[in-house]
Amino acid sequence: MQTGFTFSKLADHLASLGDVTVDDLDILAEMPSTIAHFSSHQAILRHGDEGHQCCLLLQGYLSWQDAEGTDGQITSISVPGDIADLQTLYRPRIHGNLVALGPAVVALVPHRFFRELSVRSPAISRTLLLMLLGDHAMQRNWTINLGSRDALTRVAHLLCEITTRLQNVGLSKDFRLSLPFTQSDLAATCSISPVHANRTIQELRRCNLVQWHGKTLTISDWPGLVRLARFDPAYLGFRSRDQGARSMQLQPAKGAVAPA
Amino acid sequence: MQTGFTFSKLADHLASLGDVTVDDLDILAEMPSTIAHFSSHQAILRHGDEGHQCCLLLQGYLSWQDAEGTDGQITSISVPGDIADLQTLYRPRIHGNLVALGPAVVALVPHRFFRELSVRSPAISRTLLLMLLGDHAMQRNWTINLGSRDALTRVAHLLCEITTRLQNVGLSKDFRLSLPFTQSDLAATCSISPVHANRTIQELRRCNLVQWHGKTLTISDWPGLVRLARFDPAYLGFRSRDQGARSMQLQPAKGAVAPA
DNA sequence: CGATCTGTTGACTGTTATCAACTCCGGTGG
DNA sequence: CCACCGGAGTTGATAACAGTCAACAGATCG
Repeated sequence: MQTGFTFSKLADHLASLGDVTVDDLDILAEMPSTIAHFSSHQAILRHGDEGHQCCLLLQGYLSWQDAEGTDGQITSISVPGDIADLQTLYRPRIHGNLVALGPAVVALVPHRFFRELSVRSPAISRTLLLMLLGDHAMQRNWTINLGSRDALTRVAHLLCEITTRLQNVGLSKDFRLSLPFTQSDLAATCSISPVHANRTIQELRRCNLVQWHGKTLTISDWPGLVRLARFDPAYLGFRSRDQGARSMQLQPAKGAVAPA
Repeated sequence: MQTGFTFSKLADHLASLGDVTVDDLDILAEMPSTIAHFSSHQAILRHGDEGHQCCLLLQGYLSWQDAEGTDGQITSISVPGDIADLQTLYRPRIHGNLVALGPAVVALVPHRFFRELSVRSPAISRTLLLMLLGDHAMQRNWTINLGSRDALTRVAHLLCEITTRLQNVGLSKDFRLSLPFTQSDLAATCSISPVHANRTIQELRRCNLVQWHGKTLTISDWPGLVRLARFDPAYLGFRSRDQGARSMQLQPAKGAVAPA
């Protein structure tokens, strides 16, 4: 939960998944990286590329999109502290396109660094594996989402998941988060048409669950949203220290949500 | 591609993913295991359990089902040679139910054996990691399926994937495979209603793509099915030696598909 | 030989996609 | 400063795909 240094979100993420010591985190401070900025909808990796470095997301959001079609299905979303293409360490061939959702800041880290971690810090190495498994669990959960829930519930579930993951790295503590997605991005994620995405968001607003103006989302009624989405954060695999029962059950102060 | 011994399907699967030597496979022959038989729709693992062993599937099919609801969404299917709950090595808590689809034979292998592999055979250990990543890739592909394809294409894609995976472990070389699923199982996998699953299968039959009588599926027109499903096996990560261009392009002998 | 599960069919309903038009907004250039 | 433009959001009408309900046929099994 320390702040300040460039990779603090990654440190938070790792700490939420496994046991990492201060010595382990010191190694991260030496991590060689190139910082890169991307603008909205800009591609970072393309289908067919071969990866030799990993994309650690520092700010913003990234998405994996299906290769085929013009406005391809979004299969997963990364938040700060995530390593979007960790699997390229073992399967370097890229399937689909890695695209920025809104402006994003990324640290590119050579594969070599992560390979050396297995001797320098087995704990981090093992926690990175847990990160991969976490990605898998999210993917499985999204299968359930697309398969068995309607549009309203899908959108609600996505918002719940993103909020929880942001809180896990110390963002959005007050249920107010930066969401630079277009409604079409949301539609591509939830597998609905852009028109229906719009109507769905309106319904969430009508139920006084969320406010979404411009690029800022405010969750007015977290317990209500969780109930609607039947959201259970267990699958994320986070330890319950900071994002668990305490803050999860707390409703944001009603005074803070005066209508615009 | 050797035959006969109990774990030959696992050996085939591993060999299709990474480099394993004869010495590595010898270690598998010493693998401690308990053989267990399950009948159709019987649960092998239940939501909330803690796993201390892995389920290596020897014969039949297994499925992971969503916990909630009566006839829960199926999120993944295992074929012989798969280790259905490999992730419990690192995340022992079970999410969802592991259920047999049709009669199944399973070898239960203690976690300890796999942990010791990291010293006894780094090659197998590494290949097991590739197996996990393969599961992840399949899950992502299924997200695309549910998200962007209609019922007919979904079913076709599922049949293509299962066929390819079976062929990868030396089963179904003649595009004839044992499919002890009920139509409701298929529906739960493809996220459609049982009634619609029935109509979809009928359409596949009407197009002369498949025959499915009793518990045997015969693919009459593999190229046609692949085209309809827009199926590209690249995501499975199998090497192209045996199941690649050669047999994949081959159409089964037309003489073998006389109508019943 | 009845009980039950699976497969099949028809009629009706409902969620969501598609099409089209329009508004609103930020940026750009005259 | 204003006109223009393109992208994003919004709305209504219509159509398509799939869900639900209900009934029945066929298989399987005790």
